Amino acid sequence: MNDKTNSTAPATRRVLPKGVRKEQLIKATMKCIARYGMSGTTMALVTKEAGLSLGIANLHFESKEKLLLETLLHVTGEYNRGQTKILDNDSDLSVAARMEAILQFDFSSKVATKDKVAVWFAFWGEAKSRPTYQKICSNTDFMAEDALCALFNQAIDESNYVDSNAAIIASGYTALVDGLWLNMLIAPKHLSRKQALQVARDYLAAAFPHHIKRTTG
Amino acid sequence: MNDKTNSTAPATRRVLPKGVRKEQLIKATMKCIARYGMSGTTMALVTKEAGLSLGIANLHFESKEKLLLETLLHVTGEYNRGQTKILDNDSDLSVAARMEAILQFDFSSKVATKDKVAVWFAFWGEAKSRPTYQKICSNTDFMAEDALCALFNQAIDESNYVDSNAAIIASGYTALVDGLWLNMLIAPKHLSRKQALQVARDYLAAAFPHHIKRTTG
DNA sequence: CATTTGAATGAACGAGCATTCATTGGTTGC
DNA sequence: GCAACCAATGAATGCTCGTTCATTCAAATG
Repeated sequence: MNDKTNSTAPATRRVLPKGVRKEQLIKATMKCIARYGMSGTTMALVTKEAGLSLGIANLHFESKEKLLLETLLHVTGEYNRGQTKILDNDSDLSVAARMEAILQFDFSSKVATKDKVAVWFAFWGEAKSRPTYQKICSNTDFMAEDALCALFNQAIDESNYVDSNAAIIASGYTALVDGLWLNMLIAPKHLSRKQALQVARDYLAAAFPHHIKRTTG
Repeated sequence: MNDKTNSTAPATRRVLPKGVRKEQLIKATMKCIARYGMSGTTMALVTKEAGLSLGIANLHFESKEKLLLETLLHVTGEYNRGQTKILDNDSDLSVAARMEAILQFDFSSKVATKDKVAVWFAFWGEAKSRPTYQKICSNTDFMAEDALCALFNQAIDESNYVDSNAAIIASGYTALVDGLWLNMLIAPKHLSRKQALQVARDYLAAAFPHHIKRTTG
């Protein structure tokens, strides 16, 4: 009655559309990377996590390499789409509202999940030596920073902030979010999602006091 | 005439003190992690990079696991010692001078080396799944943040900054430095050491305007 | 219901890797 | 100059893991 196949008996073999199987395997891969790390993630573990047979990953993806790549694209794509949706000029939100939405988004329970952040950093850790990963990771960051830069320039125009450099602030905000994610991942006891959000909000409040107010207390 | 053994003929076999060999191997491990990533780093590559025989790593370190651990400790230890030297109350630097020294240190060519930062993130990427790595990584960050917190509190006392929270600022600065390192590693073309330093300085200048001046231009 | 199709399976294979250890030879003390 | 010692070597070993593919079986077709 439940699709969540996982361990136990071989059950009855089901045939499902390719898209469903791929998603199943990508989800399992994320879980394995978060739990066992990049180098501890084996095909046997991934397929077991998905409740499927060993050979299936090579059937739907061509190789382990490709499965990992699509997993990275899944995570980065999700982030980019979410951010774009907030910053796209089609939405009728004010500049201030968009800033607040970005803050909420970056530290939401949908984006800043332990599993997803772990995947993020697992690939970043390997990026230096894998040109393909490096390109995807840097591109994601670059696009995010660029979109923020546009928003910040709007804010500067609106409120005549003096001596403000949108590019520098966007660079700082992007780095700050990455760093906060890292610290939440490594030491969740020491830095909660709420605290991280406060740090990030204070950063934007310092740069754009007319748009974002510091957390009080 | 040169100690830099590297590739080529077997040369003459030399007997060297344990400490020298260990350092040789740790240096080679860092280079391999930076070049081939954590999962691409093999004992064969490390020992070849060091210009030594395959078996030597297991002779001086007990296993690959231990070699990797000591490599991590080498990098984190170096950072901690450098930071402590600057912040230790024994030095007779002013609070402002210490802040400036920390900025210079965090983006110096000794600390923010590509190789070292790559090692840093390779381990961070695996930390989630390896309790030992996690403990070392989080401890390093925790100590660094704590020391900064003390310095920032001194600054707050000195200049009566209102509504300033040293812990939040320290948390933010630490995360910012981590994030900037990450972006320098992934996209050095996009973020230079100099630019990263500017972003970090602007962050401290916003929090402690009487101590640190923003970069002009 | 019989037949065809191709998704799904998992045993078997082989490449790559960490680790071992018998052998080599540089170094030290006599 | 001669042993005795032990750092250093690297071929050999055994294990882990990605990949293959003959076989199985659920679903679609007529």
